[in-house]
Amino acid sequence: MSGGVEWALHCCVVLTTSSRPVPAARLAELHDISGSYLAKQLQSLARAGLIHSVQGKSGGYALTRAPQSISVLDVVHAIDGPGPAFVCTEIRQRGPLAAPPSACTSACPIARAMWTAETAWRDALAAITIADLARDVDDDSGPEALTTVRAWLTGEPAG
Amino acid sequence: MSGGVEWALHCCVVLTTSSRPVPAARLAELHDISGSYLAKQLQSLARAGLIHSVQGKSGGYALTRAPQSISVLDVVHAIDGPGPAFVCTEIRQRGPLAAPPSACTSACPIARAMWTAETAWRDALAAITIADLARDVDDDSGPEALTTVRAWLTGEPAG
DNA sequence: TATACTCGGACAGAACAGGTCCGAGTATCA
DNA sequence: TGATACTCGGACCTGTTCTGTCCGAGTATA
Repeated sequence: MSGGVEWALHCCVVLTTSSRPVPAARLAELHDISGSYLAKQLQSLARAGLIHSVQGKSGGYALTRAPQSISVLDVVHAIDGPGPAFVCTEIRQRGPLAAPPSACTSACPIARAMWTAETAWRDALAAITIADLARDVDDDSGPEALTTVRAWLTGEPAG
Repeated sequence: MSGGVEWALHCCVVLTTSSRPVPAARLAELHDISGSYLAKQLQSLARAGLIHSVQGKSGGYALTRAPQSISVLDVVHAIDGPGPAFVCTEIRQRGPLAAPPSACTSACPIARAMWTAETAWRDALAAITIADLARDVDDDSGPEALTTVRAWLTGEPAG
């Protein structure tokens, strides 16, 4: 799994605190990560429609939808792509004992097993929203944590 | 996910048909895949203890345990490694608003969410055994399919 | 004892994630 | 109204992992 997923999820959570656009550079400074590379992840989120970009002097990124309507799966798909991790190359139809196409109307048992597991994985991720994550942060670190982040993102003078 | 997982699973399934060791080259020919590269995957399976190698003239690979006691998860772990796909880099402890270590006694909510999903994925794979896959192949293609494979693996003269 | 066949690890090439850079575009402010 | 400074967007380069190949070590066979 791409490491950018972690960055993207953290950014989505902190973006819930601000209704105004936040520049990518500020998000990168908050997390002490590469701003140039984070920009690429945010572009992926924008292409997926999860966040929208505002250009110009006071531009940046902001969530497009309400946090409770953005699932973790949405973010993972935006970064890593929506395709399944396991790809069946139909090797049962190759070699000297190749199965005839007439016997391959359904996916082979191995692919079915892998896809069943991936479905369970996706279902679990789809059941968790960005709002859930923000609430969990509150439960863990107290409400002042995200409040401090909000203040820092929107208006701190200088560090 | 590594493409070698598909090869390894197919090999485990066909190995259930033969109690005698099968050379890697024959397994590769059966599936029409690279023998040199398949050898590497089989070595991973051997290191994990799922199959054992027999050297010498009539050597090859054979399953170590009964097919019903080898789960799909065992094979995936042997090929792709047992580590989790999502790795938390604890970026909450970095940057100007870094959370103090005292507030990080438990994993961050994002890591918890990802690991919950991975657990669901692993549970699904652990619930399926190589014996289940072999039975599914019988259900799909009829019992003669694996019987033919067994004959081809053990004793065909030349092709 | 010679042999032929097997596995095992060491050695290149390709694809992808990670990381960086500069140009296009827009709201701001004089 | 126009210059400016700040933003995003995509093109470019690098490092690591995955894919693929090769030859040598070891053993059952005849």
